[in-house]
Amino acid sequence: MKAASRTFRALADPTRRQILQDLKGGELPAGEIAARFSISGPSISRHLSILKGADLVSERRVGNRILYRLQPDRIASALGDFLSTVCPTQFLHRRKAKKERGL
Amino acid sequence: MKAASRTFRALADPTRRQILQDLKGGELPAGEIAARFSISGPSISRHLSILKGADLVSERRVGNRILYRLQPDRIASALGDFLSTVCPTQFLHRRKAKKERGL
DNA sequence: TTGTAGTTTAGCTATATTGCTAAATAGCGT
DNA sequence: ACGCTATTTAGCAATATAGCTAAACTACAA
Repeated sequence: MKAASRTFRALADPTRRQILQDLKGGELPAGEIAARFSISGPSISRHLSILKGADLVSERRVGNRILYRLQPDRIASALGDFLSTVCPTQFLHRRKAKKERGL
Repeated sequence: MKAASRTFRALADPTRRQILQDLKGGELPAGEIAARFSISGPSISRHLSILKGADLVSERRVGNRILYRLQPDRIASALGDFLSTVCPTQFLHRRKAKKERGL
């Protein structure tokens, strides 16, 4: 599947967007994430794998647990790339644009 | 449904993203859009209604036809709003941020 | 009013998505 | 090796999505 589709499909689900919000505070183990929802652990696990597949989060194992971490740069660049192609006039990614012009 | 879900679900489909690209060149009638795809007219019509429901395009009738127009500000602000909440550090919407600080 | 072009709505099928529970896997302490 | 905790994988049911064709609707022109 195309990267943009993976990204937007991943972001299309409210539970997954909430997971991203929760990860703003720093990395969390899968179980702690699951505990914040009324959804079963396995279902959250699947949401996490979709977020990971879209490169919006990363995971690392620490002993028993698997810690998930937000990847804000990835999220920002994925959305920024799309914006830059579909509405370059309104393009928000000013830093990158300047960098590309050598500033 | 929540606005963010409508936005991201609308953007999750590759055909709909391509329609947005096609509308970069200016407004187009539904038939002209449909002609650019190997998908049936009714299917494109549905895609257009989803894009409209997400406020990513607007429509206006002109005689026989219905012209669709890209709404780049809406797209940019929808994605910008999400970015600003999920990864404020990487936030790209510098113009708005500056405006809010009175610059 | 009848016809025709442009577009949407209705109804159908196939596939994808999301939730669940049960079972499998991974690491760690005993 | 055994048991315990943390997490994922497998398999199933319900709903949503995207495609199609046929039918309906809208505006215009004869």
